[in-house]
Amino acid sequence: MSKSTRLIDIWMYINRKSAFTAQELADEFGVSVRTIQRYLNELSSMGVPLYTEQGRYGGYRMLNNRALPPIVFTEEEAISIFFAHQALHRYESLPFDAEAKSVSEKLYQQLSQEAKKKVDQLRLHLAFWSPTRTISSSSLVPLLEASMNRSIVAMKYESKDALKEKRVTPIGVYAQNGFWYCPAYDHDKRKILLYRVDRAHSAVVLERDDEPRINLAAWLKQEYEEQKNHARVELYIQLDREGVRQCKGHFNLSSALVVDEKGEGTVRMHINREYLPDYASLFYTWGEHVRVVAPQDIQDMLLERAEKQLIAYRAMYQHHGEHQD
DNA sequence: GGCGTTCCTTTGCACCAGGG
DNA sequence: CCCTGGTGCAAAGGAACGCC
Repeated sequence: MSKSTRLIDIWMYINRKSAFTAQELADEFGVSVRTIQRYLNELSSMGVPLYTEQGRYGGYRMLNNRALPPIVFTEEEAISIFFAHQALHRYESLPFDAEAKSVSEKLYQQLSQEAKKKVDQLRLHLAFWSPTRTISSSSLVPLLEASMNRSIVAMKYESKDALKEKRVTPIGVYAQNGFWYCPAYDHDKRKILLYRVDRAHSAVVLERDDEPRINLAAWLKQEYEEQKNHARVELYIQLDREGVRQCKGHFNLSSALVVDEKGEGTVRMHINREYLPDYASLFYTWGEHVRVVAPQDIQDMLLERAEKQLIAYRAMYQHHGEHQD
């Protein structure tokens, strides 16, 4: 058996073991303790997270974060993983925060000189864009875990007007537009509602939920079908700084708000046709801070409103013929 | 608490075998 | 003949344990 295959065998063996002595390995692989010691030295210098404890009950230990035995990626594969991973960096919160950064770094370091150049080039011309968010979602991990274990969660949720206590069974979490969403079965309302993870101020896992629940993939598909069937209109607005400030406070628009470096923003999203008048009313109060590019229906409503308002103001405040200063 | 014992790793050295 | 990989042995030292 070649040395390298033996090293990998040992690597896989100790990956399963987590704690062992050199003697044990020597017996297992039929070589001397001295030789095992050298193997382990080599593995260790290759980056296998080993440490030793001397003395009684001592021996070798694997650190918690076990490394996988070597996986060979082609350079193309490595680059694709690298970029897929880059896309995640836009999210302030990930269920696997700390590790996320070291992965890209490791991959990048392992690439050959040419591949690094290629990545650098691609970086300049290829991006997975999603709006950068600075909201961190501390409830992300508990909600994700609860959805995997099918547990009921008590969460303090910030809804439109108040902080409410909710009992829900999360069915999963997904990211969209830089936000984390969690569809969950609401035990009071007895149906699945969509929650924004960053609005869950706390999430405490309670008992197991024995009811069978729809899974995330099925739910997303169902939602998608439903949305398609609704009469939806594209909304496209531009905002100045003040408009951006207003928009940030809006429960729905803010999720699609994109702010540029000048502090000005745009929102592009699909809305339900039936809500057009509501949006028109809202934008009316924002005045010149919002410019509606589409749909035209809203533009018309705004004009109509403004004209009516102007007429009303004239009637009320224009003092025909009376003296003014 | 001090001390010796036991069980473990670490390190160094001498030696052997096979391949280029 | 040298290099590499493997073995055996011995000395040193850390840590836990038991005993006084």
